[in-house]
Amino acid sequence: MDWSSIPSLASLRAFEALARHGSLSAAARELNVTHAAISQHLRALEADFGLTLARRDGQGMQLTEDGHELAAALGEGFARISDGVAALRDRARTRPVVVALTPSFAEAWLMPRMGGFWAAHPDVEVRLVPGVNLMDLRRDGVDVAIRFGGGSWPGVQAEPLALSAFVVVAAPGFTKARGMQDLARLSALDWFFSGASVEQRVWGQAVGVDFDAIGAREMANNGLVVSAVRAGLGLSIQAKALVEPDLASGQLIALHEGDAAGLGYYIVTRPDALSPGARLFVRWLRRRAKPA
Amino acid sequence: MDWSSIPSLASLRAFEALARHGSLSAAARELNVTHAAISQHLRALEADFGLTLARRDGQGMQLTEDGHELAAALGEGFARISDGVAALRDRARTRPVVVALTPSFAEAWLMPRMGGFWAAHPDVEVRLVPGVNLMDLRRDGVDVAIRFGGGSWPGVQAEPLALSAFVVVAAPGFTKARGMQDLARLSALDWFFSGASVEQRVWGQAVGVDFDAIGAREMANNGLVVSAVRAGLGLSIQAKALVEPDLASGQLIALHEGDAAGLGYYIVTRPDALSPGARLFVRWLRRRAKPA
DNA sequence: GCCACCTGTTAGCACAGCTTACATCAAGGA
DNA sequence: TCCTTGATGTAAGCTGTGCTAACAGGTGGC
Repeated sequence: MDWSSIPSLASLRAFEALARHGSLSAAARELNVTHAAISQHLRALEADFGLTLARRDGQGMQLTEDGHELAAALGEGFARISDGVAALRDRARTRPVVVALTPSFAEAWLMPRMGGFWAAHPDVEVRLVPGVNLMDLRRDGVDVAIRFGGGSWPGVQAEPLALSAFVVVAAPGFTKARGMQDLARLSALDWFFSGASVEQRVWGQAVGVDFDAIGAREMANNGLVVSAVRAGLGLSIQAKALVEPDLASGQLIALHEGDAAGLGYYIVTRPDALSPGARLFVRWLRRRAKPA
Repeated sequence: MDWSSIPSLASLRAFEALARHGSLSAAARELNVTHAAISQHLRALEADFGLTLARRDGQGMQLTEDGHELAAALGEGFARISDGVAALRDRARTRPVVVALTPSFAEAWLMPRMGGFWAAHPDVEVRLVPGVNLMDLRRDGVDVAIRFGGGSWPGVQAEPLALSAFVVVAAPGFTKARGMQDLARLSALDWFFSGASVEQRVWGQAVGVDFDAIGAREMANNGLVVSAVRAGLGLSIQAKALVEPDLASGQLIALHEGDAAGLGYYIVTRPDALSPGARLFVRWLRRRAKPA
C-alpha cells in the first residue's frame, strides 16, 4: 500500500461525513468538531487533488461528480473498517474470561461464591483454569490469575485479594486419640501434604520446611490431603482462608496458627488489555475480598 | 456512522501495516516512522479492545485470531479507500484543462503557439473556451483564465502574461488613398470595433472613448474588424501584442501607439485546486510570456 | 427588516503522534 | 565465547496536524 499518495485520513473522514450530510455544519456535528475544521479538510483535499469536490450552494453543499466518486469509495471503505471494529468489540464483549488459579483456591474459596457472579452477570462466561505453574498471562491467553504468594511478580499488576495466615489443622479426634497436645512429638509420617498445593509449598518455604524432604505423606492434590485429615489420619498446614468453613463447623480444629506475613491470594492481571468481561470479574472479586 | 467507537485511524493504519509485514520494524519502514510509533499504536489498540492482537515471537510478530480478523477488515477497507483515491488522482491527471480567454487572444496569440504545447505534452487535453464575460472560475469549472485588464480581480490570483500597448492600425494603403495623415480629420464612420472585443472596451475606457456611443461601425467579432481594416475600409484600435505579426509583415501599419499603462493579458487562476494539467499549462504559458 | 441558518477565513493553541534514547533479547558469524 | 545485527519494549519530551475561537458575509423564511 502506498500511503504517500493518500491524503490524511482525517481529511478523508471529514469529507465522507460531508458527503453524507451535504453540509459542513451537519458533518461537523457528527464528528464533534466545528464547521471550520471540516471546511479546512475540504480545502486541503481539493488543493491536493487539484479538483473541485463540492460546490457551495447557498444553503448547504452539492458534491461534484468527482466528489461523488470519492465519497462512494470512502463510504464503502470506512464502512468495512467500522464493521470490522464493531465485530471485534462484540467478540471482546462475549469472550470468556480466562481465570488461572490454584486448585485449592478454586475448590474451597471461589466455587462456593461463583453462584453470586453468575447471577449478577449471566452473560459473562468464565473459564476457570486450575493449575500449579505460574502461567505467562500474555502467552497463555489468561485474563486474570489468582496467585498465592508475597504479591510481587515481575511484569504484572497484583493487588491483594485475601491475605491469609496459615493454620495447622487436624480432626477434632486426632490429638485426643493420640493422647498428645504437643506438636514437637509428632513424626514426619503424621503430616500430609501435596506437591500440587502451591500454598503449602509457599508456607513451607516461609517456615523453612521442605515436606518432600522430611518424608511426609504426599497426596495427589490438596483435596485428598484435607480428606485424610478430616478422617483423623494426620494433620496438615493450610491457608486459613480456605479452611475457614471447616473450622467454623468443627470438622477441623486449628492446632497452631501462623502469621500472614504478607502472604496470601492476589489478583494478578496484565498491565494492558483487560477485556470487558475480565474487568467485571475483577471488580466482583474485589467486592468479595473485604469480608474474606 | 458512529466514529466514537472507532479507535484513531492512525492506529488502525499502523496495525494494518503491521499485519501485512509481520514485524514492527518493517511496518514502520513502510509508513516512514520509527518502530516505537507502531508499537505504541498496537498497545493502544489492545488496551482499547481489551484483546491481544499480536503475540511477540522472538524475531517478528504473530497475529492472534482476533488480530487476523481485524486486519482483514482493515485491509479491505483501506484498499477500497486507496483505490478510490488513486482513481480520482488518475481522473485529475487526465482531465482536460479548461482555459477561458478572449476570442481575439485565442485566435491571434494562443492558437499560433498551441502546437508547441501539444508537442511538448501530447497527453494533456486543453479545452479553450473563448468568451467575453468574466467567468466565475470555481462555478464554471475553469482551471485557467487569460483576462485582459489591469491585473486586479477579487478572489483570484493573477500574474502578468503579456502587458501590451495599444495601437491604432490601418491598411498601408488606407491613409494614402484618403490623402491624409491626420487622425483628427477621421470621422466616426472610419472606425471599426466589436462589442465582443474585451480589449477594445478596456482600451476605450482607458482613453475615455465609448465606440458604441460615437456611432462607429460595429462588427460581430474582432476577426471581422481586423479583416475590414486589412481590406483598407477603415481603422481600429488593437492590443499591440495581437497584431504584432501583421505589423511585421506589413499587412497593417501603426498610425498611433499608446502606453501599456499596466493593461494587458494576465494569467488568472483560483487560489486553490490547480489540476496537474493546468499546472503544466500555466508553466508553459509563463515561458512563452517573456518573448511576447 | 429581522432572525436563524449556512459557508469562508484567519490566528493561535492543544494534544495526538511522533522521535529520541535507552533497555532487553534472539540469531547468527568470527 | 564474544561480538554484531536487528528485533521488540518503554519512557520522556518535542512538533506539526487538526482543532477552536472569533470574526466575516451570504441566503431563505417569517
